[in-house]
Amino acid sequence: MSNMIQAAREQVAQLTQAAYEKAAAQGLLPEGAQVKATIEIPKDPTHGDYASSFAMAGAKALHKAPRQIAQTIVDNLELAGTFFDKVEIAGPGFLNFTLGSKWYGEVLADIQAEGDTYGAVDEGHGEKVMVEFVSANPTGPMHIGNARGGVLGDALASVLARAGYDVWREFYVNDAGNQIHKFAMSIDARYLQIVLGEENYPFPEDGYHGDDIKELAQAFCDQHGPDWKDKPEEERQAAMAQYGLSVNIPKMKEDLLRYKIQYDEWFLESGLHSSGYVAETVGMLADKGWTYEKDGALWLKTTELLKQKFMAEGKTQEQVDKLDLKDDVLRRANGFYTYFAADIAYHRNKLAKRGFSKAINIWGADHHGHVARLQAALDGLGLDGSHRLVVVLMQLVNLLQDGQPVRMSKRSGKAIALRDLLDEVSVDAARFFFNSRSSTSALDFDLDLAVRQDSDNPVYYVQYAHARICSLVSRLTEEGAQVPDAGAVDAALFATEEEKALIKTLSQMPEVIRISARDYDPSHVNRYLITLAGEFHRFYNACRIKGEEAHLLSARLKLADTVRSVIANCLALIGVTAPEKM
RNA sequence: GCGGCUGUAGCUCAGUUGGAUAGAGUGUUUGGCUACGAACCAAAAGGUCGGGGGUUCGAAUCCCUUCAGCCGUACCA
Repeated sequence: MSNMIQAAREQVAQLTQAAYEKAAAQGLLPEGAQVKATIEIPKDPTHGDYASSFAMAGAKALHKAPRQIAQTIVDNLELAGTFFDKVEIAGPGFLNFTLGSKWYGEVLADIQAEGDTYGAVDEGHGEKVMVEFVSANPTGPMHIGNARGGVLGDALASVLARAGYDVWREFYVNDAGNQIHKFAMSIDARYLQIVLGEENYPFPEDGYHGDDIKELAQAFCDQHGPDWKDKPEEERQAAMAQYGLSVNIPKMKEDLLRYKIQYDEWFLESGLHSSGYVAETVGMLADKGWTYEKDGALWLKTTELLKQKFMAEGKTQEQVDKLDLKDDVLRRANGFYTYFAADIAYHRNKLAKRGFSKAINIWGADHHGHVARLQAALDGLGLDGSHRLVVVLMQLVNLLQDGQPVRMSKRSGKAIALRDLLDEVSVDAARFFFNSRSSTSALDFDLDLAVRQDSDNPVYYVQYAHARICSLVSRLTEEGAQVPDAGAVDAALFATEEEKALIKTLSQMPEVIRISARDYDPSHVNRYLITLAGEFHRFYNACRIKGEEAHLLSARLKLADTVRSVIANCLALIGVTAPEKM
């Protein structure tokens, strides 16, 4: 595990501190000052590779002008044997450090040594976390929003694993509750329409109107005949629900598999009810005094729990009082538990029973109102939901056709199904596209554009770089060259700006993983890939490899091959293939 | 009302710990293959970082305020 950016940064801090202490010992600067300098990577390459703000940050404590401090530091710096070749003073007093060949050589050596695990960082310390994503209702086909959530969750899980977490992928199957009842009722109505004639049985206004419901009813009828019409409604609808789920759930698995998403577990909501776990969980809340009965229903004191939570998070009493808070029903007057109650039980199962240190959920942004309430409820159970339940809110996908937004809803059956999408667009293109923006940004999905599948899609830009290198390496290998061991490369030969920029970009991958994991945002990987591919193409156009002097050819070939491995590595993280030919 | 997300180039979006002259793709204009893959590269042009205040050596970034868009505020899931 290595991070050459952090290593360089730490060395800048050490060198600067050592220089300060040396100067202070000579009486050139006051002793004992604690200077909190930032160390940054300047945007402008003429400002060096790393810049320390030591002189500005220490101006007050050291009672001297920043540039004067900077000069004293530089006079006392010892660069021999370090990553750096030179230091310059610039602007208001920045110390600009320029990397030398030792650093560049070590980047390539590290990447070679780490192989497929390059980019690994230890943010997670082996912590066991669950990423629950998609969890689409099994009452109908998955739509384009699930396509985004699928990639987001899957790529996030991969990124977290690389960042040192022990990751579990889960799909929560909502196979119970009111929605399933509506599902059953809808199939049932279509079934009766088939058997009795459409005009003789009205379709319920709040049923699911999609064609998939009609297909399920027809299939049920084909298999079981018309006689079910005479059975009691309750029994018939139970059979319809079971049949519908038995068709839909495998279909979802199949679609997701085609989309290259595999789960460690498909967790059934119904099990929480049948095992009594929901009732038990609600009972625990009652025992702790967080519930009360009103109008025949059992309520959770959400208002009180939320106020406690918000105060603990630093909000003032005044701010909290302003909020429009409401209590929630856990058990309806009809005796059935609400979805909210089941959700509390499910998350208690994750955090308490199965021992995940964090439950990370990918939710559509339209569910954001639910986040704080669920966290508060888990707080009420003593599970510290405010910290252990992390919800990544994904802004919804705006579907555009002919530049016009298309409204998506399951009821109207107008949603674009995931499988239809994949019939039009490659899995690579879809996965790359849906991971190209932060989850906090709404994503426009233009159908006409997606179908075009041309080189406008950045995935081709990245894949092209990979294919180009594969071709280059095999071509040169045929001519007798071979990719050298990193130890055999003379990094001092990397003299052009393009080569240096490319190696610096290669060194960023661990940082990209660290930030992606920290922000729960795997789209950083996409942007990194585009940057890396761009740096490679620039290098390729500026620097010849074939025909160069043997040592230089060897060094550049190693550089190109290293880029290939890092591109393949990152593409694998987001579930996109790295083709050798296109 | 209250809450969440968003607002940066014509369009789509980045911007890490507050850092130096604001970044990329796309589009527009112009160049580059009789040498390793032109699905590529180079150059130009394009900006009141939604507006206003504050914090400080320094703000797209932090705080306050305000405007606009999307979403949510169920004994639905």
